[in-house]
Amino acid sequence: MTASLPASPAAPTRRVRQRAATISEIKALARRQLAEQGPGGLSLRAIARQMGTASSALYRYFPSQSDLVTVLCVEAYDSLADALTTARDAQPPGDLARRWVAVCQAYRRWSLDHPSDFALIFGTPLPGYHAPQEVTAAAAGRSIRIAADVYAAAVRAGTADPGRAQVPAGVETGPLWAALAGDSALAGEPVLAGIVLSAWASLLGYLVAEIFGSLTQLITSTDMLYQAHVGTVMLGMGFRPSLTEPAAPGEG
Amino acid sequence: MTASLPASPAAPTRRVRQRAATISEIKALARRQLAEQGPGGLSLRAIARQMGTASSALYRYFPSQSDLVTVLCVEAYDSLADALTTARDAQPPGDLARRWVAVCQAYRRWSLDHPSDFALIFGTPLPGYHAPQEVTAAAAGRSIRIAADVYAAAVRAGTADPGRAQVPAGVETGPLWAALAGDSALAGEPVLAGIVLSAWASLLGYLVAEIFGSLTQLITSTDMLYQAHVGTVMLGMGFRPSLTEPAAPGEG
DNA sequence: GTCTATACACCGATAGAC
DNA sequence: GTCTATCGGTGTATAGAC
Repeated sequence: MTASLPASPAAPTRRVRQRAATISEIKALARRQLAEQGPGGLSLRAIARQMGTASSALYRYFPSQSDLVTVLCVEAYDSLADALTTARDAQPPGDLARRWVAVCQAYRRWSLDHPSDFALIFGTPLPGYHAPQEVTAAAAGRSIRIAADVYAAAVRAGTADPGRAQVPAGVETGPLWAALAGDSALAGEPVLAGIVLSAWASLLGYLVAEIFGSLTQLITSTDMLYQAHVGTVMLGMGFRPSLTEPAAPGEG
Repeated sequence: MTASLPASPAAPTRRVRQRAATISEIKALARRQLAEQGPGGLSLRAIARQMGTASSALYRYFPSQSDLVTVLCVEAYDSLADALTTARDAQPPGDLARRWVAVCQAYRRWSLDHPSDFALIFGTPLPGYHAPQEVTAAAAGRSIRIAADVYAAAVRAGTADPGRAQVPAGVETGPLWAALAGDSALAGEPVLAGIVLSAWASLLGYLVAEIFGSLTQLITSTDMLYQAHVGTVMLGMGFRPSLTEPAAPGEG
């Protein structure tokens, strides 16, 4: 309450700016470690060593190693959501099928370009580490929300017909979907939730198989296969079949 | 070459039987640790403690912690393949659609019933651990081979039509697929490879989202959604549409 | 608030005696 | 094959200087 110093609440002090810089340095070094040493290669002591400080000094910035990882996870989720948004907005607002394809391709491109971030999100970065759901769920929800919005717009425009999708009638959404949808039109559309989540999981499975698994050893033309996979997913979502046909329609 | 002892090559000595028992005990304790402590909770010292021996004694049975994990991974893969085989054979040999559905459902049931094994296979069990591809690929291939055989039979029987699938014409298989297919008819069918692998990855994605992710917080009726997901996958594989319709066809 | 220094309890892995 | 002893590594906690 009583400010002994002429504190300026608007302009951050030099102190807090330096603190922010230190935090950024820690996160950058941590990311580099994860990228170079692989998941689990993160070491607070190694970070402190590179920074030239004592390891215990880091605990003034992150209460524990897990908290550092959680922050990295959230930033990775945000990075993914930003990539999806950029890809979506690069397509004309009216062509919803194109927008959906762009989002799907950005999903894969981001995953291939940021394998360590992908591992951070979908793998196990630490021994026994489980990201707190209340913080990561919101971050993960951003990406799903983007996908869901595009699909909902496609449905409204008649580009996709949920009635053609394989969707059960009595599907019910959980609390997280309500928080994700907010007061948008999605909140009252459990059928759309089922379709989008099923589709998103399908894409995730392909990426897991390609990045973690041995899909690349089984199929050499993975670009083509993903494109086909996206087409299959769109077919299952009720997109107009003419939009999902492969490059050479009548061939073979 | 020169056997100083009257070794009996046919009947295993008491020594080797005791060694096998010790190995089994180590593996069982390791599995229990993974199930209770979560991935990364595996500790050779803790195993030795429970066994009442020195930790260094374990190195006579497993050269390193990674080798132990690799063995557990292979056994998990085999367990999954066995479950798939059992489920497939429980259906009449002529009803290929039923057989495919049974395999898909067994895939999910095994994953839900053995979450720690699922995490062992598709997660990151150790800091920076990556299973050697030459050993796990063969084990993982068993499951994919089962799925591919069922689909190939469905295609031969006319139950599924690859021409209706979203499959690129020029897809090419890798060396692992050749090893997996052996001299079966699958070897010369890269299109079937693409369809099956895409479908299998799609199912995997659903399971990853359900077990690792927060799908259960987004959708409460996950059983129903998976059933629909399987239907979508089958539609994408070119199964006859009448086989993939949800329970209430004309409803909604 | 930020740093150093120290200590604790773990871990995987190795060497060598028995 | 099992033991003891040991090495180097880790995250974490605390005390205390500035």
